[in-house]
Amino acid sequence: MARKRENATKSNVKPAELELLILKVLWQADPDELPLPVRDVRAKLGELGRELAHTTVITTLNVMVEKGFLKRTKHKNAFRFVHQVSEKDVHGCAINEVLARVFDGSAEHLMLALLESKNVNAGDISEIKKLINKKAKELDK
Amino acid sequence: MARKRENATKSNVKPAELELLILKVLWQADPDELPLPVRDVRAKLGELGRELAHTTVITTLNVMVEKGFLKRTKHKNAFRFVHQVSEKDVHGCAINEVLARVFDGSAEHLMLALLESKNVNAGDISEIKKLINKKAKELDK
DNA sequence: AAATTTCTTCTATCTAGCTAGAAGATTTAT
DNA sequence: ATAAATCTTCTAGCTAGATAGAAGAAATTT
Repeated sequence: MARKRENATKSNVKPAELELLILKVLWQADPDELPLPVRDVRAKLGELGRELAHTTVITTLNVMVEKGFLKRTKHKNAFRFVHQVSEKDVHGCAINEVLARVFDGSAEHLMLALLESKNVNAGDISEIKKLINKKAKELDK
Repeated sequence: MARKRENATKSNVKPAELELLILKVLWQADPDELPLPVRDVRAKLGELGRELAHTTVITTLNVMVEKGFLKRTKHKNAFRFVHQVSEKDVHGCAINEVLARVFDGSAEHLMLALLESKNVNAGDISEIKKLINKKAKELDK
């Protein structure tokens, strides 16, 4: 039997807007509470300012199951949902997507845009600097 | 009369996939040839592997005009199109978008994802390092 | 002048995503 | 046991985006 690649980073995870929000809800949930019933997902979306009908949430959750983003299990008479993709998976896919789509693969151009962003301040820059220096050292070894 | 903010960076420029491709075509065109007739835009899209009906290209170009991404002018009996948003505008909006949408505004997390990407190699890292060090120095002044 | 080419506008189809109501099943409360 | 609450599936509308054909106007070619 082939070994499962549990640690492999998934490379085609592009959740739509609401789907991403739902993933964030699940990622941030207390692990003890997972998988979450629809009711709870809906409530947490509400807390985030996204007030939706119960059926809207169900519909979207089921679509996400079909896409492999979530897993659905029955508890008593109701279904509960838990994520099957990690924040890291989504972060990786998102950066690769924008890198390819907008910056034609140029990490330098992406970096320039980031450094020029009004949403990135001096503190961020200094943190970023630390990250890159650390990474560069690792590569040097 | 109010002075035009010709150098202000536009902050809500989110072209769809095909729209972005069209912008790339226009950005890369010889300035002497701008604005381009539909025919030429279509031909260049074809060169990029996107073979579309003439009317498809027109439709999309007109949508882009409505959105303010392009300007349309009549030459003889035909229209020609030129971009009204720069590559820098789009780069800036794209990075801000992904930063907010996926990384919840954390430039550090975005950076981590970039450094971990299989699409970023050691050479890129060293280029990025130069960029950030330069930027940090500028901020120190 | 008639035919052909070129170019435009309008209309239309198809998909993904967001949204939610209707209807029916099951469980819980009175 | 009857009523109320809960939960699901199905259906459906609406928008944006991608795609392109039909039809008509205008210029060009033969």
